[in-house]
Amino acid sequence: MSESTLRQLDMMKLMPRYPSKISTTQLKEQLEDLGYLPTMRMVQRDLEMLASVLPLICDDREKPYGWSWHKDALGVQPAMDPIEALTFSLAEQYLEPIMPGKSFNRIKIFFDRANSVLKEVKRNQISRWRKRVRVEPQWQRLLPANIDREVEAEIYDALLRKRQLSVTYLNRNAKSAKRRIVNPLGLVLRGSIHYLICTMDDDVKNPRFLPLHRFKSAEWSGEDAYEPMGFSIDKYLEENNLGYLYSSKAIKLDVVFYGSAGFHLSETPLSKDQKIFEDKKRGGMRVKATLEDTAQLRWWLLGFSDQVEVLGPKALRDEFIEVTKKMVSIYK
Amino acid sequence: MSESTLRQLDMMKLMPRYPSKISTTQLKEQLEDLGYLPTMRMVQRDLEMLASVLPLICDDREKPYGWSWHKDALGVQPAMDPIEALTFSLAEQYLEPIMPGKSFNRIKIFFDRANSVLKEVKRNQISRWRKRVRVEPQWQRLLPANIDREVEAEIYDALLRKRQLSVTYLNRNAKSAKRRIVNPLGLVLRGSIHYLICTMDDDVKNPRFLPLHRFKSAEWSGEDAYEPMGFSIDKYLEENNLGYLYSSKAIKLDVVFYGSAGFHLSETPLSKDQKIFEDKKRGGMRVKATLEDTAQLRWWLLGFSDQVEVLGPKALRDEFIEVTKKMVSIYK
DNA sequence: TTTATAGCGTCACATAATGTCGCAATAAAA
DNA sequence: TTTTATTGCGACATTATGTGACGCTATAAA
Repeated sequence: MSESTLRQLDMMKLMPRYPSKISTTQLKEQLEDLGYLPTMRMVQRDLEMLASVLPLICDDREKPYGWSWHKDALGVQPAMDPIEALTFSLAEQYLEPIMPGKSFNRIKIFFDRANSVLKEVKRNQISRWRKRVRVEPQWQRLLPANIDREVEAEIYDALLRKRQLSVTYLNRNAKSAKRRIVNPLGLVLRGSIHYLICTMDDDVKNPRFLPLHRFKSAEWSGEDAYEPMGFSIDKYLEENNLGYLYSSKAIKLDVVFYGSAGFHLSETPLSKDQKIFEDKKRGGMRVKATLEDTAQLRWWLLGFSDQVEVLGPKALRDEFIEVTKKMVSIYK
Repeated sequence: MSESTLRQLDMMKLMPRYPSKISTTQLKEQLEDLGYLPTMRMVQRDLEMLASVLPLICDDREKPYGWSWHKDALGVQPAMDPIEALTFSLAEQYLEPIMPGKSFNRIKIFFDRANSVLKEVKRNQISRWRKRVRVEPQWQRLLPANIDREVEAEIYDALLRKRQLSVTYLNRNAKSAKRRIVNPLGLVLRGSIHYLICTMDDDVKNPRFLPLHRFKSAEWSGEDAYEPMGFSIDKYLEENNLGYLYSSKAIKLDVVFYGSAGFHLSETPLSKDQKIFEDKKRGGMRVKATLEDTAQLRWWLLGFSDQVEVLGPKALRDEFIEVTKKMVSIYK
């Protein structure tokens, strides 16, 4: 079957998105790997043709030319039906408040396509939909920190390739950024803050965690990253209270909800083994479940304030007794 | 330029994803709208050709045949570089715990592509990345309720087109689902629970909210949806305590954080006008900000337990005084 | 049953894709 | 700087293949 069409499809797949680019020669070689036998002239002709109908960029400032998809291009995709588009639009609403801005921008184009599909549906239908659907974020919204996109990419890349970085880092309370050598070890994303776990040139034994938005520049130092023997990110998170896991041992939670507070648990349970029954003695809804011992759990339980009582495990109950006492004392 | 290639590209764009489908004749008509003059035979030949290189499905159980992209097909997209793929992989980690399962599945394929790109990078690099990056969910994770995918699609569609639905709904505590007529008015997504706001045949004046996963079937009744005069979803949410907004009036929050609890606010502020300063009298970090009066705010503040004191507004302080007293009394 | 529609095989024809060559422009090497 | 290699691009003869027309068959609709 028509070899030209086939070859052009493969060219579309091989082409990266701006700012990456691929030269005519590279393209020819890669096509040869795929079993084609194109001449340079053919490749040039194909590119020209594709560029006339697709958003392709040709960097002709120097030869060989560098070809790429436009930065917002999505290629050729299946037609999206309104329901699918709505789902995307929802996902966007979920993701937007919690994902750091710069990263979110990178995948925003996929949601933009959904939105453009929705625009084509009768306009009043869509405005109707927007008026009628609400996504309720569950967490207090905080304004995102400003992370430099290039720096972020460089750090991701360094982490992926185990590269040492030469960075300029703005210390807390410092006026100007300072040049440092860092060995990236891990990345933790807590809500809108991203922390890089790394060792620095002044102390390569003890890793620290630094917010990504404090890095003002980053580039490969040319060296491989140094790594302390037996480093484990989970262990580090636990030791530094960075993660939300209190202990790796699961706990058997036992609580009573008063009023209608915990009712939704019957529909979206805490765990697979969750059990619910009426606690007549206490006049509430008793819930038992086995789950991880995390900070989120405490946060979640505290949020119910006087509508929940922790019965077990004992350690957690003691914790709550202690904490509530302290809370009252604050307001005296 | 080669009309055939061009036409085939447009065909790819016109083709929907399974389970939608498009007939050869429809395709011919739509191509004509785009300015082509293809014969039926041409369209058939093109489809055959495309199907030989792309994941296209042909439903040939009846004529005219119904063509569609495979349900997991992504079309032809720009090559993804590892950084982009990593961003997608992160977005997936963010979205997965909070988005209801069935909806999430629909956009999962986009993330799958990212993952397959990552697989092609040297395997140890990726396992390295996975070992080194953690996304910490901020909310207690609940198991998602099981929503029927077809029912969900039908309800979305009804909401979009203002259609009345004939449904079978499983009442709380009921054994078997009951047939009802509902007029969809709105949708609220609270974490892993989706509520349909609607009026039912027995009372078309007072809307109720029903969890989506309780609907066992749904189909268009043939009628348009009835809507109470002057219905507003925000007003309804407020009146029924379904939304998290307590009052539409913004409040001037004034709190003190003790210890290091609120430090991250200096980097990811609560609002644009947020002010932070040391409160020497109280020995903590004082934060003032103007923000919406929501349930999340309370939940968030309660989570800090004894590490935060609410100073203002007075109403909120009183609320906290009251609540902490009750909490203590529970554990006596 | 009839009638209309869609799918598919075949073939001649003309269009469009291909290989080759030469020249100009630029980048890399000497 | 000059020389050499590489890349881009126009032109043209040569095929290859995409195209329209026709007819037959299978299935759906009347």
